[in-house]
Amino acid sequence: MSLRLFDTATRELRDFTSRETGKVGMYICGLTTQGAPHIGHIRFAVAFDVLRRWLEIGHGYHVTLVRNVTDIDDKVLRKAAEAGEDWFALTYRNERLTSEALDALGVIPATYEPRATGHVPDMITLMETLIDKGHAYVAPDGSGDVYFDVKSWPEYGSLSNQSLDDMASADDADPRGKRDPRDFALWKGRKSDEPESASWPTPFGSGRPGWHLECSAMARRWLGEEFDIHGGGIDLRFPHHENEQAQSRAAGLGFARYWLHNAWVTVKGQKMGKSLGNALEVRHLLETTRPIVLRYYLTAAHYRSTIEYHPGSLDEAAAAVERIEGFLERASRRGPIPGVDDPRAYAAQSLPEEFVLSMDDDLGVSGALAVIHDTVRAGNSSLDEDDDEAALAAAGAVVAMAEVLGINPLARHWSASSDAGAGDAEAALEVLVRVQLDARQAARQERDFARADAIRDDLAAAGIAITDTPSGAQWSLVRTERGERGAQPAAGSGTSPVAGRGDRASTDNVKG
RNA sequence: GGUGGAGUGGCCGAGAGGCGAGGCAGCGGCCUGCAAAGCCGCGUACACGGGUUCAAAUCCCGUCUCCACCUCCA
Repeated sequence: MSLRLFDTATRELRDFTSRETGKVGMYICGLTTQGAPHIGHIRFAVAFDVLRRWLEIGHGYHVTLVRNVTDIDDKVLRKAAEAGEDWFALTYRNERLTSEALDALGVIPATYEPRATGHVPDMITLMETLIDKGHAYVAPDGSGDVYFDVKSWPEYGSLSNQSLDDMASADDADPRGKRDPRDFALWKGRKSDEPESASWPTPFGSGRPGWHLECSAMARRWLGEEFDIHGGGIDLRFPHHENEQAQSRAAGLGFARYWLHNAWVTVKGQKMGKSLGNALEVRHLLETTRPIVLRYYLTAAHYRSTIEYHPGSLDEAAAAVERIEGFLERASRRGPIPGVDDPRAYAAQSLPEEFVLSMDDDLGVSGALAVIHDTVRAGNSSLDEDDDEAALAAAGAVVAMAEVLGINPLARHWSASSDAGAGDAEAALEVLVRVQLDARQAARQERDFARADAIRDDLAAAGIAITDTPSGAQWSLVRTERGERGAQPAAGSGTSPVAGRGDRASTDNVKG
């Protein structure tokens, strides 16, 4: 069976075929680096990381993934001015925070991450083409703005299935030099109160990129005039992606062949957003939650479904992760888990059919996870029956499947950040704990259960859990997620009416 | 007003005409000195009202509720 993906542009599942055999070009709208990322911001990266892995591992494609950084926009300038900070200091700091968050969650780095500010010449080229073809114009008011003429492009609205006539009139906005209030800015002329470092010379005047042009310019430069997949959050469908498509197609470029959009992380049904006071920053959560647990949580729901966050969500994810880890740990005591050293290569030949079918059906992660858990159960049963061969085969399959989803507990990624001396410390701990376990075993043989339990309690207090097995006691470090957890929405956020139109801070941190 | 999406058991979350995905929590059992872990069993859920059908969570009609987007500088 072939991979089927839901294409937002056609609003239906389509068989995926790449432009070029064996290769996929994918562009996803990254973040506007105006603030520290919260888990809603990074969901898109996790969702498209799963797609990327599935294209590579499940279908053998070579994927070129471009994820942009929009490092200049109105909010960046405003926030920097408010903080009395250089805008480029603010945006670069947040870019690094974002990269750290994505690394922590095991998101494979993009092939390339272009920045908007580095692609002004490409934008100028695009604007000149659009002006030549009659789809864009320089504002006659001397502002230096350049606008796209939506009425000149009959397809405008096709991506979001809207017609110009039905769009809410934007007559509350000052049209300035626009021919039509719905025309959008390709380029913004510099205003007197904006820093000189935030403007670039063009044939139309000095200024800076509009909100949409950078993606068209960067996708063209790094992926070519036409590419396979364009992804991003569903709120970008309009206007951002609609405008991107209009700019590129009107300039004669093929642009994206498939449009994929992911849904939100919600709290009490509402989109997570800073301005709503319900945002959970990644770096904050990672102080109390293991990265693999957060990754599992963000991966577990289908990418087009919202993920509801509630206090306890991460505990549930932790329990599920620990179940998988527990099985792999037990299995590894019976022998080497097949494929563990190169799960991607092993996966290509060992993924259960049901898992493959689920993933091919528009990335059916939920069904895929069900196969993982079923395999864990069967593997545990094999262990109980001392059928090591079957147990290890199950473990290999679990590792391979988990690798596809980016939640393989044995992946080097999750342990790579450990201290260099961790191995030595663990060896020392093994000796010390073993002494305690021997003492406990002796006590048990003398039926001195009070003493045996006291030893167990002492170890538990130190964070060491012990498990009795027919072949003796095993121990492991308890993975606690300490500290307060849970959304702490600002008072009244649940009762506030619909946010006004200006209240966009919650959404537009995710944008390309 | 337009566009897109959602309402499933205590919670999360799949499915899309007939066999109750999976996880978490809970209950019972096996195992255990007792636990833990693991395994086995236990749920009669699909917003509401009609309808079609031998059969509806799934299809049709109507209703309600919720969410998202509707163009830089709100």
